[in-house]
Amino acid sequence: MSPKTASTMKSRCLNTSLDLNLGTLGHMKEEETPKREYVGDLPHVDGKSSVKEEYEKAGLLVEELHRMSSENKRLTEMLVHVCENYNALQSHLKDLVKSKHTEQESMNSRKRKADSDYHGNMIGINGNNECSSSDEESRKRPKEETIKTKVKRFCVRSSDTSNNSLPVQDGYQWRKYGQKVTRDNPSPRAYFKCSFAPSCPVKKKVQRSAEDPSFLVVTYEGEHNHHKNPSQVEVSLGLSQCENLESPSISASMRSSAPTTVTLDLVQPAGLHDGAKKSNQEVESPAFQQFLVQQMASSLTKDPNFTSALAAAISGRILDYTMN
DNA sequence: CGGCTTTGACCTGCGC
DNA sequence: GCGCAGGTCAAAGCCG
Repeated sequence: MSPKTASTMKSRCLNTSLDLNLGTLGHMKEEETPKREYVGDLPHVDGKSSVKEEYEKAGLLVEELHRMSSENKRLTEMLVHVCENYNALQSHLKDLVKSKHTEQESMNSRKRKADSDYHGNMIGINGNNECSSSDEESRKRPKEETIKTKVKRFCVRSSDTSNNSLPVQDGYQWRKYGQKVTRDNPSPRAYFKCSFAPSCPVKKKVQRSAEDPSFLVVTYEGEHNHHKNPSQVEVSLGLSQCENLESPSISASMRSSAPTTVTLDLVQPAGLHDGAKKSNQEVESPAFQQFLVQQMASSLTKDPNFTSALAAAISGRILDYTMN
């Protein structure tokens, strides 16, 4: 998480805590606290209180105000801590779901024969060498050809669901070489090869999501061995995108949230082996961070477990406070 | 005329 | 061995 996100998150938590304090503690201040604190300590007000007594009363009130402020601060810090823990748990859960999906996909995927240049480079999504080629094929291939390549999947929101050409502008030039209707999806899957450089082994598959036709599922395989068209270095798709289709929460939340244009560099320059790192940098763009913050805040406010836990924590604190 | 898209045929791996 | 499904090929057509 970037510092900006953390600070935004913290500020949101602070806002929430302030609201809570205004509601809860303000209520307590009026009804409970004065009774407990002042009974016995304060002189009886019979209409003839001296100025000195009034000063003492004011001093007690100031002291009480300070106590309330410090308690407010403690609650705020506690809430920030709860927010951080919740966020950490959520990201951990996301990672678990993601790894589970990846594992399942690698189990289900059937590696087909492809052209020899490309086939020797197949790996799994996580960059693990999951090439499932047969032993015969392994024997045919020289060992030096078993170079890892990247397989990346993206979810792209397309505003035009009627367009069957499945256009995804990413700065490279693609030649369509096939189209197939797959079993699990009524929408046809289009197959593209990079035509910018004749020897470029990169392939791309584009298919509309079966769940939501407004989303395009783009799968990139391989890495470009050339630079992209300079005139298209930064291509804003005019679409909302989210990386990593294996994260259903993000995809779903993207659907539910207001349209947000996020520019992602979907491709890696030639010879770059830190493609994932670059993608992470893109994901950590301010727009994407803002989206994440919104999702976190939304998750926090909508999650009944979180709200109940927070209420329990605060009520426990209040009980401790009233008992002391 | 060259480049691109379309589309049916073909190839290949996997499951039964 | 056969059928199925995903992936690829290549001829035909389209377009600038």
